[in-house]
Amino acid sequence: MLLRQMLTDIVSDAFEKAGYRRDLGTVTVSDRPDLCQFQCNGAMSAAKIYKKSPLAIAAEVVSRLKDDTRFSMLEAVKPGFINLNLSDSLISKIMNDMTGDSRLKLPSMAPLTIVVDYGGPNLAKPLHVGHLRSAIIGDCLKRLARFLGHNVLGDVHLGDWGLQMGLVISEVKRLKPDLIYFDPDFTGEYPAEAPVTVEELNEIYPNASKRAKTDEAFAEEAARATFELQNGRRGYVAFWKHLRNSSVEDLKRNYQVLGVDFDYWYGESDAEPYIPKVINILKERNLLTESEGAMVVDVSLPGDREPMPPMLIVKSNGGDIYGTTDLGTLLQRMTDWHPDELWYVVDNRQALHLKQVFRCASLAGITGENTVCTHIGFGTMNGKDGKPYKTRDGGVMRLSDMIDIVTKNAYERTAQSEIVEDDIQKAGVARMVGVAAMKIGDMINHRTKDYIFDIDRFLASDGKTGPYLQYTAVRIQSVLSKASELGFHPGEILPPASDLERNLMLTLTNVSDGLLRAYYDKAPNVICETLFDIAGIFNKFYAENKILTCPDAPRRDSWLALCSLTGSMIKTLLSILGIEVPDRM
RNA sequence: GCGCCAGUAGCUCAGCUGGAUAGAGCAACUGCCUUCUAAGCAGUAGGCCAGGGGUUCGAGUCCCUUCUGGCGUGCCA
Repeated sequence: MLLRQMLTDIVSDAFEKAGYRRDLGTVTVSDRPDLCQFQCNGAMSAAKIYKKSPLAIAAEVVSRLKDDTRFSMLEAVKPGFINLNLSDSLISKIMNDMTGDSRLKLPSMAPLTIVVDYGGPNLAKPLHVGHLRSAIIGDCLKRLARFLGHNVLGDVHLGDWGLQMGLVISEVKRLKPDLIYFDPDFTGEYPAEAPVTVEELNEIYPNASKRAKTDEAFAEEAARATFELQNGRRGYVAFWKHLRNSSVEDLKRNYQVLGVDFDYWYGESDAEPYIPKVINILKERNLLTESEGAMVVDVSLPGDREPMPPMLIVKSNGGDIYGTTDLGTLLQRMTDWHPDELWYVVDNRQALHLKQVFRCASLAGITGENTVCTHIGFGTMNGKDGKPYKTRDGGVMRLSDMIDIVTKNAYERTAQSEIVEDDIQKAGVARMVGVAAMKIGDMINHRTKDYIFDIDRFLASDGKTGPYLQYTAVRIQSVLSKASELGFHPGEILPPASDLERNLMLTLTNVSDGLLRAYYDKAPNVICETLFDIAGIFNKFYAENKILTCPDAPRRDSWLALCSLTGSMIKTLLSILGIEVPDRM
């Protein structure tokens, strides 16, 4: 059971016994650590309800708890705060209980099946820095939900079926018109070798996209190619399969460097077989109406405060649109996986679109009454001018380039290191440190907000950075292994002997609370903050106390146990963020 | 036009159901390595929480309004 929950129960009981509502007994971590460790503000709310002095109520509640030896201090103060401190023996008991519990004393939850949709790369478009957020936030939330015991399926949801495919086909057709893929009369086998490489593709798509903006005929051609591909034109489908295979291989390599993986590499194209079914369902339920030549579904609800435009299902040219594809994907997921929840880790700018999709799916009965569809939106990485980030030459930075920059930067540091001797290890450490710097640099920001991207922040290694956290963990490992060499071993954790030690312990007791908050808010930054709390207090403790030379053996062994607990917590939290800790750095 | 989101230290950001003196990191200045990793620690300085009203015992947090910025608003995804 969580400590804060336990305290809430105790204080709630006291409120009840004193004749007040028990929900007033919520205990929180104190925001005045100089005054107390925990506080309850319920007496002030109670004052309003029961028309009594808040201080009197607080005093009544406190008097019910007076004899409880778990508290070393208990008082009702000024307007009506109830302040509490835990006894040192309780604190150390909690520490000893936590030792060896890899689940950090988290309460067990009913396991849910959760589909997480994140990544969202496009075929033919190289990953750029804008793809970072969805990948690492989604990956983190997936790991967090798994840590809490849920059954989680990650699906990359490739953009492999839209207009961009038609654009690429048309552009390649323009460059190499003689390829047999474009010959409508060809009936033989298509080659096994791909006609273009990934590198070529990376040039082809941007060119095609640019051309379509100025060349109307080309744009029409691309739209037609898209339509024909979607309707199964043999040569286009064969060409597209090449595209998909080589592109996915390339994407997997990139995501692997980031330490991000997916259980399913499904894409929009995999929703294709479900689209006729979706349309049938919509027809059966009389939801489809004709509007300006297209077929739409009215998804507005009576209580809407914001305008809710109808959702487009079939374009006036008969083609599918992304909303249709999203419904097909939803049907596929419900059919195959029966999830309780679906999390869409997608840019905030798609908020309205996803709202429409979820509503339409609900109206159509594609999702069940209890199915939870959540848009986990995130903000844009902006440049210093407040606009979406661009490199100096006005282009977008490739994700792989950014990883290179960050890794090289870390390598400059490790290369000079005397602590890491081996060259291969140095490269490995540089990769771990670089990736950590990027991940923390991004996830420390609140998910929903736009943030100013500054490459220097991804290169820094002091202050609130990934390397700082890794370094703290490495220091702990180092102390523990030195101790072991000296024949010292972690012992029982004793009641704290100093304020610093007590603060470290109290910080550790609050970790699981932070994890739960991160889960409910789907907020990786809460995990980051929790980590910096632990690392900060540990580093202070470390600076003040020479552990290995401590003459008092039981105290020394208690400290070793505390170090070990702290280290495993840091590592656990980092692993939820998808960050590895090197042995040395 | 309508809607959504944001505006907190010089910079980048936290701030959990409204609570006590608004917190970090960076940058600046001062100290601390003759052995547990200085990618660290200690300290100084830095704020009318965009402006204005309101709600109440109490507001960065809730409501109204103005200003500024970003985004969205049916055939791209």
